[in-house]
Amino acid sequence: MAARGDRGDAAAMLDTTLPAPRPCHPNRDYDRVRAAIEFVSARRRHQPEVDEIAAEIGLTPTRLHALFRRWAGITPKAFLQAITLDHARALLRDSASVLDTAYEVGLSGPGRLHDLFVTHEALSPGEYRAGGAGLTFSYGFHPTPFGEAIVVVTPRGLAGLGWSDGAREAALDDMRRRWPGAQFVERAQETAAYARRVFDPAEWRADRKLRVVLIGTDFEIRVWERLLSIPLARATTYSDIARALGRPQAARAVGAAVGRNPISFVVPCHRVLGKSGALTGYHWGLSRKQAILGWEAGQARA
DNA sequence: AGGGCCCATCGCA
DNA sequence: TGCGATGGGCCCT
Repeated sequence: MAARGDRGDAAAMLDTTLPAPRPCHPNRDYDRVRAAIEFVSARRRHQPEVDEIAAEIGLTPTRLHALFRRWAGITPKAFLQAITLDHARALLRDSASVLDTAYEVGLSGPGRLHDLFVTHEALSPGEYRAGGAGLTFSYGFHPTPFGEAIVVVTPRGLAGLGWSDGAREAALDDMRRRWPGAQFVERAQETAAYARRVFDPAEWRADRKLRVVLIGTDFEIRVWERLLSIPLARATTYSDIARALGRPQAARAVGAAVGRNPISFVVPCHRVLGKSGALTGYHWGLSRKQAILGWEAGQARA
């Protein structure tokens, strides 16, 4: 599957065609953050100063500061530091045992403190065909801190989440392809609660778990369950997941399974890095992976 | 067939 | 040392 690259300027062009902006601009904040990330990534050698970045994206340093405090809860400097290779390596060091400990404790154990609490059920492709096909899936498009997203829910819980970036039809088609035979009905009122629940840390509560439905092959389900055991602001590697599953050689297959995860963000595929700490790939664009990791660094501090 | 990988090597500074 | 590039092996769909 072709990774969809970053399309900052496409999004910016679309922006100009949108109707009157609303008082709150979650997407505009994200676009600016992403522009900052891209600027920094493009000159990794040089490691630009905060002033330079502000100039590049057309803000004063003060407003850049305010933007990051509002959006991620931390200063621009802390944010930028949180997305460097050095930091990723430190993150992996600190998180070395998450897969072994957190998973045994259980998906709802103390390891999930301060994180999105999830309860899940799993369906194999066969089970889905037997009982799931013919279901009606509700979907809606909602703003998130990382751009507009499509949210797909079934009566049993959240089944899909992906970023649409203004290309709503493509996002919907992507979901339809995953569950052929299902009916899709737009019901944004129904999906809005999920979107709010997922992206507002104030709503992450152990006593009101988010119900999700994982539909995939045995191997995929096992990978996704492991992902759910990685706490906020922690990370692991493809090879560590393979090892934890008892298939030490299957790192590449793990990568493919991670990439097929239908519930982005909730099943935290962004918390999987290459063994070297490099970010490697992300279906929704590498800079979005960085943005999420930096944002999570801010949430973890709160 | 072909991946959101990993490891070993090699050739550069 | 620390990179970037390359080749071969690996395992799931």
